[in-house]
Amino acid sequence: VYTVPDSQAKTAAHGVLAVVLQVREGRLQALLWQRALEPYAGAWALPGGVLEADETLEESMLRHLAEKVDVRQVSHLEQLETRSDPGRNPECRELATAFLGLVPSDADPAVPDDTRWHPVDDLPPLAFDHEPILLAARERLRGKLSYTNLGFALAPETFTISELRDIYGAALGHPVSATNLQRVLLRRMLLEDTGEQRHYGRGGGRPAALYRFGSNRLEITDQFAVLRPPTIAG
Amino acid sequence: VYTVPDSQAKTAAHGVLAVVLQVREGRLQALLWQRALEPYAGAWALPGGVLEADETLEESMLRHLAEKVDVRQVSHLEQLETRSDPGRNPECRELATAFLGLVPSDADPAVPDDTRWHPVDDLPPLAFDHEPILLAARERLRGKLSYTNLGFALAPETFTISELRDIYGAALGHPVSATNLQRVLLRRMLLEDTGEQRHYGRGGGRPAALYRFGSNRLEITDQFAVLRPPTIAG
DNA sequence: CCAAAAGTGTTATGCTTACACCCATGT
DNA sequence: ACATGGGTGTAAGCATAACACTTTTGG
Repeated sequence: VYTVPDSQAKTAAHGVLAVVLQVREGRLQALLWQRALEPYAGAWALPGGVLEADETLEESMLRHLAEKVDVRQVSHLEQLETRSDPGRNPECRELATAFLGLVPSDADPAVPDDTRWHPVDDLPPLAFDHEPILLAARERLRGKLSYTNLGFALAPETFTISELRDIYGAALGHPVSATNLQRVLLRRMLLEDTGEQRHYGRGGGRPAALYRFGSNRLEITDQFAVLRPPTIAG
Repeated sequence: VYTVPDSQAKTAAHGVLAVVLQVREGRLQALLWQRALEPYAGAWALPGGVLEADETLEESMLRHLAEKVDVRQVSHLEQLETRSDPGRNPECRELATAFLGLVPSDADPAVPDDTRWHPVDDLPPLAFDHEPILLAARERLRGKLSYTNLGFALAPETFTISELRDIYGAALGHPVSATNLQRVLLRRMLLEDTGEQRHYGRGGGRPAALYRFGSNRLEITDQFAVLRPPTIAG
């Protein structure tokens, strides 16, 4: 019924692709590089490459990403869908596992000449099946901003609530109230007050408290939206 | 920077694995088969097989599943993580893409001799990395029962609220109130009243209304738990 | 008439949004 | 003083959980 895979036959090349997102200039932007060769010459593509024999997908993704950006600036990396349509690459059969990578808004990594940041709501034509992958990554980010602490991966080490409000607003695609954002994140105990203060704009105004996220690893903070377990009687 | 994959080198076998879950005898159970050969002889494994050259992962998964159960009884199939640890299979390098498959509680598919249903909360020793995959699948199911209409995939075509309560309770792992389950699902307009009635147990009691799910495709019903867009003024 | 199961009415609670208002700083 | 942005107080809305109570059947 189950046979040991025959490593000669039936195998296909396996690639990795990263949807690297960052809030830059107040907009959610994705890292793309412009293809010089066919297929899809001139179109923009997600950074990625081929999986080697002795590495995991995650290791491979970080390795290929290192050619595009300083990997230390990638604050979060998680696996998305693996694409397998035999026709997705017209040249040869190739599977690709997509990842969501996030970069804090204060980072400005050096990128190669062919590589640029593009606002996600104003994308150029993309190669292969990269556009649905990119949009799915954005949906994943938007969902997780609501029920996890994933904001840490988009925010600088320390920040004011106003700055965080702008980051959440750009990522979610709708205005966010600083008042309510602060309440939600403080109630969930995701933010720590650093005790320091800083000014936001040029004009006057009360100086803002500087916060930081208590954890820099993904945590689910609102698991049971409904159908919670019964409260323990007491 | 990006090279066309060399189909000769660096490729690994690619497999698919299914975590097939069903509520049977009031418990959430998974379909497993017992390995006869090394490695992991005697241990239980998730059904699956090798990806062929001309099929997608989803097609391959359904094809391999057809050897174990009647595929028409699989009411939902979705992709989970792709596992890639080079040492996950001691015999050879093999990637595996895991799927979550769901079977309605009234189905009783014929299964091969080496294959059996096992309660998820009382698992035998599993081969390879199948145990974390299985447990992750259960977590995915539990999450999606709360914020999607995924109950349709575990429930029979028509059912009483009591039957649905038992199904949700088994899948979620905690008691569910029929009263509140009905309110939640009706408010979200996921259930349709068939107009028919049926008895539940042997004893007396008022006959229960028969419901059905309005849609048999996955829909997200409670997308924004928090940080919703502002209500349009009016 | 009574037990059993289904279903509805009602209340309490908690989280979120919305908005008014006070606070602290620069000019 | 006054403009500007930061932060808190407070009320309203909404979904859910909890539970009492009514309804409908079989024995």
